Amino acid sequence: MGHSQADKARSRERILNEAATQIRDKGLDALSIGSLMQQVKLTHGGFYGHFASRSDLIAAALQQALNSGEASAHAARDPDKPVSVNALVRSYLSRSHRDQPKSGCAIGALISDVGRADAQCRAVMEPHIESFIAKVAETFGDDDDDSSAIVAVSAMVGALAISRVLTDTKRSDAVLRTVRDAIIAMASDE
Amino acid sequence: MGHSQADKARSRERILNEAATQIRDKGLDALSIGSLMQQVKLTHGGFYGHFASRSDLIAAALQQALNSGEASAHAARDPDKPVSVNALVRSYLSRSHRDQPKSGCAIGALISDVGRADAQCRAVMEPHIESFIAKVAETFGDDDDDSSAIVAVSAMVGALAISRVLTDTKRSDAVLRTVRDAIIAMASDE
DNA sequence: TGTACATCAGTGAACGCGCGTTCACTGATGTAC
DNA sequence: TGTACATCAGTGAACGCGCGTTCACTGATGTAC
Repeated sequence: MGHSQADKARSRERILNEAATQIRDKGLDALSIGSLMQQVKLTHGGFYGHFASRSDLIAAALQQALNSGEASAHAARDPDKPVSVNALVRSYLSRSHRDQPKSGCAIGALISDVGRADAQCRAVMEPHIESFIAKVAETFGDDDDDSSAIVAVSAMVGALAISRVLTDTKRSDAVLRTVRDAIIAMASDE
Repeated sequence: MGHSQADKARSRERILNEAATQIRDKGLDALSIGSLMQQVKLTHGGFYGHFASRSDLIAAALQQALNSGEASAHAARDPDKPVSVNALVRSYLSRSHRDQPKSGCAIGALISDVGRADAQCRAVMEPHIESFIAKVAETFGDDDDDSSAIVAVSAMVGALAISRVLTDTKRSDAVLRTVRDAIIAMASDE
């Protein structure tokens, strides 16, 4: 096994990515250092060479999850043309996004968890909410009024989270579809 | 101390109410039987006279939290006149609702938790989401199309959860206000 | 109404378990000469 | 380039702790006569 400095950096990345996946899948409280390190094929003792404590890890993993969720949204789109409302909303409120929380938007996956988390976690998520609103406002063509974007983001986050609760698949699909169409209609009214 | 059958029923109610409060405040995962029973001034062993297991309690407490959140919404309104969109939305997206999750709507408090919970918990929350949508549709005067209500509920749940994450109070207030006004405007357009 | 007995709500010790964290250690990596 | 030494990434045993759950027990409640 390697023990070089480069290996250490790579280990840290693997721990962080695995943690970012696990928290989106199971929530902030469910993450355990033992099973996390096992998943990354290291022993639990080694964890403290990378992070000072579990709560430090949680904040870093939340950051990583938020970045990773945004990155996969960017990866999905055509880099040549500007993001359209249509593409953004269709992707966010898709069945595949609903069904794969562990690689999706961390805001949608963890919104109520972070709402009762410590100030550090809330401060980590806050700018990502703001930049989500800003990005939506941009696709709306609203430069100095983000009211519509705030409503759209609230509805998207709410609809995604609600769709994950509903056990009736058709109804869950309908919530995604209805909110998607409403936001697209909102945008074309501007 | 009383050990009568009536006392037992009262004990169960107290456990359930305390659990319903705790899960809205700290999430489903954070509830511990030890501290729950301590709060209710009973010993932990007695718990199993009331519930078969922790996960049974969680499902029952979620039900209780959902009912209690609805009950306090009803209590706040004037029973003489029909619920107006205005009153409902203003109350749901109020600062006091945001600041008191433990006595508020369990959908808003636990939406992302329940989205990854077991089928039992999801099935408990599902009809409450539906009846929330139905109630909003009713205040909108929409009898056979609940599309607007789905959008409004998504936006309300999303905005409430987002407002609890934001550490910037003014910005958090603005999210509540913006979504509130948008829904009220939506209703008057119908 | 009074007594004898069964029931059962609640107690508290005990269980095995997994948790977060610490630490002495190992051996490969990196460095100084 | 080769050797001697320091560093330090990762190991795995050990820690104290709180968890969910079980169970023998206590004593008040409820019932049968």
